[in-house]
Amino acid sequence: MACNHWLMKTEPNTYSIDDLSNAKKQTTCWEGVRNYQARNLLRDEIKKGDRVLFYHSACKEPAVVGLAIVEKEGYPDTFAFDPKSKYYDEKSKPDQPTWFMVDIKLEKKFDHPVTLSELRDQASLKEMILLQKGSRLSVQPVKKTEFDKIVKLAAKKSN
DNA sequence: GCCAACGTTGGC
DNA sequence: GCCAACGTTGGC
Repeated sequence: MACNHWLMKTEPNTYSIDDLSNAKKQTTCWEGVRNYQARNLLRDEIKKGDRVLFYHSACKEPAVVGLAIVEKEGYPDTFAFDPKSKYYDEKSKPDQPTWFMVDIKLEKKFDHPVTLSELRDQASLKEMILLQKGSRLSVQPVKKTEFDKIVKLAAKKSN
């Protein structure tokens, strides 16, 4: 089965692509998603081997900064069980977890990130969820054509 | 820092 | 079930 494509947002102040690059095995769990629509994707849709656009949000220059691959499919977000975690949710129980996460592994950090404004310049990317007004979904599906286009834009900038 | 848009909460 | 109030996201 063909892999699917996703975009995951992170605030670089909290967790950046350099953090992922420096992580053990360049792999991390993607904890802390507390939105039901995104949860459903993490729990049900995102599969091992799927490809991910790694996006920096709420920063000086919002951009797709690299690529990652799903290493481990949806499993309970254990941070929700830890009262000391900022992601603690008393309503989520280990025997019936509310929140889920996946593990992702760095595939490539772009030499030249593809900025939000560059994405907006592309007619072929007009339908991306990321670019829709008011869209704030932190884990979102991306079409293969969109994914490939963005990879191509990043490669082009390296020339 | 501002503020529009969105999601959640909770009173009724 | 409605909807106002509130908290959060995230571009600018």
